[in-house]
Amino acid sequence: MALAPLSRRERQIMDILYERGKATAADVRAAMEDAPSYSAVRAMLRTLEEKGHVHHEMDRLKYVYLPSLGKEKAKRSAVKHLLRTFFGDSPEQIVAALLDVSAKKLTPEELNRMSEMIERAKQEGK
Amino acid sequence: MALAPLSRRERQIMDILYERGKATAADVRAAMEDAPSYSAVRAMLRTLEEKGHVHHEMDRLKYVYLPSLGKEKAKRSAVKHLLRTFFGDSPEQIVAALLDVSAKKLTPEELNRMSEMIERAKQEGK
DNA sequence: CAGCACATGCTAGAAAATTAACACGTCTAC
DNA sequence: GTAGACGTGTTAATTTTCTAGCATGTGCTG
Repeated sequence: MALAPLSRRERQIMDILYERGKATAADVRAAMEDAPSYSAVRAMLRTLEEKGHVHHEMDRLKYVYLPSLGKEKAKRSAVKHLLRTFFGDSPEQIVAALLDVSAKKLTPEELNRMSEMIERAKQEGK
Repeated sequence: MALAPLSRRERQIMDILYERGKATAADVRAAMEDAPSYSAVRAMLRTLEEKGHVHHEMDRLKYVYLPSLGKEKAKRSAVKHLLRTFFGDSPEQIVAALLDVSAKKLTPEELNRMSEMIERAKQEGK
């Protein structure tokens, strides 16, 4: 069923995998601030695989790991969680926070595209 | 400084505290799906306090716990993390996911307010 | 005041996560 | 073909997390 509760390191690794899409054990380790031993990373990837959170493909002799829950689902789930935990299920407030955090970096074009998305949602809702 | 890495239960508890603003050990326990013993919850709250993530106030004889990192900061940090992990730092994509997740529940008024926020950001950016 | 309902402080164990270390296999370049 | 670099599998040990249980203190009620 749903995602079993992940441990601290496991989450850290999953985040990296979602961010990159796929990675080898060495990649994962390199992406960690406070990386443990290479051996430890491999062991955790194997654990995650047993639990079904990731799976791996062969690239020559190497393993390349990737999240097994589709990124789309994971995204949606993460957004829902954020909504509930910090924003009282109010999408407006997330948008506000979003603009607050990254307004400076946004180009008018990006802002326009956002507006359009909202417009479209309005139309569809009618 | 970022937030020290929390364990599974600790995060669970922090999420509840952020969601409610404040809560007693019993409240926290009640809010957990897979609640452990009352005693366990108290112990974890004490640990969290030692680590500085929460603090408590007295309400008569009871302890009421609250997150010590301001909700605003925590929000921003959570949004940033979500952006980076799942959306390649693209706010547009979050908005898309947001609409996808909760478009049905949004009233035209809410959508309008979102548009306005974006408009305002556009003006300010100019 | 005796007893019950709750709350806290503390301690000790069990369970799970995290880590390192060793053994072996494959490829590549001398 | 043999040494070195790089991969993997597996195991065992340490550390952290998670949990329960008991001792104690306060307020309320009959």
